[in-house]
Amino acid sequence: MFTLSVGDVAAASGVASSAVRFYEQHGVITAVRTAGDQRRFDEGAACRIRVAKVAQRVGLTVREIAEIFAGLPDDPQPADWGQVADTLIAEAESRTAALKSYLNDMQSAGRLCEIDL
Amino acid sequence: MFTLSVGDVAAASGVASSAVRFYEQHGVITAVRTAGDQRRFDEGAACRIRVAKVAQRVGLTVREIAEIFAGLPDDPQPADWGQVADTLIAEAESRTAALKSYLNDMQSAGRLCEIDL
DNA sequence: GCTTGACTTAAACATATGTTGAACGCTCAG
DNA sequence: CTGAGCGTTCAACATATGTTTAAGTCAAGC
Repeated sequence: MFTLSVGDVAAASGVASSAVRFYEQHGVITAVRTAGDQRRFDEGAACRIRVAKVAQRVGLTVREIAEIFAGLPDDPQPADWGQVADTLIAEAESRTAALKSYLNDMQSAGRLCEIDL
Repeated sequence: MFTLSVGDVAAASGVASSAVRFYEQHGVITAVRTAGDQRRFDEGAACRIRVAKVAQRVGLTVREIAEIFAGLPDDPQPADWGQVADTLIAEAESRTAALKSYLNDMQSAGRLCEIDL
């Protein structure tokens, strides 16, 4: 059911209306249009935006997030969301692992940044 | 010893010369100047840039990275770098934990994004 | 000491992620 | 049915993260 206006989703997700339009333009959320050309979102939109904001904090771009969400079917089931969650977490952990690995290598090489042998 | 030119650091760190200047402007690395006003970096500069690139991937901004590096003394010892590494990893893990927590709450609430009760 | 390749700055350009403003249209409560 | 409060688009602005270009300077080997 697509019943929520831009302002409704903005209020529900804690971002500005302009950001809601931005996320729609970039495929993070989708909308239908009223006869008068206004956007109408379903309940999932605010949730997707909140997920997107947290995902951005771990280094994912809006494009990457939209691509991950693009895997969701029209009427996602809990299992579908579980898969999205797993993908997001795997990506975050992979990046953190790369950071740890790099820092660890750096230190175990006994060749730290500023140590000029 | 500040002996490396912009090009040297660019080659050693795998970024463009313009990026090396950018990172210096933003405090990720520091330089001294020759009599002819050219930048000279120490060996640590390339390493800092490589760390910065990996840290950017986990969502840290250049400003945040520069602030973390700002805690380093003039001649950092391994322990100083260990502290920087710990700070970076803690930040990455904190953000990943926030992501996991949000996704987990979402699912355990039985109220997934698209499930419109 | 000259030449050539690398360096300098400044500004413009490019992309990502939004916000703001102007000018105008839709909707819904009274 | 009307008007106040939303919504619409488009363009300009703002910040972050760089790259490119132009015009000019430096440095290092021959």
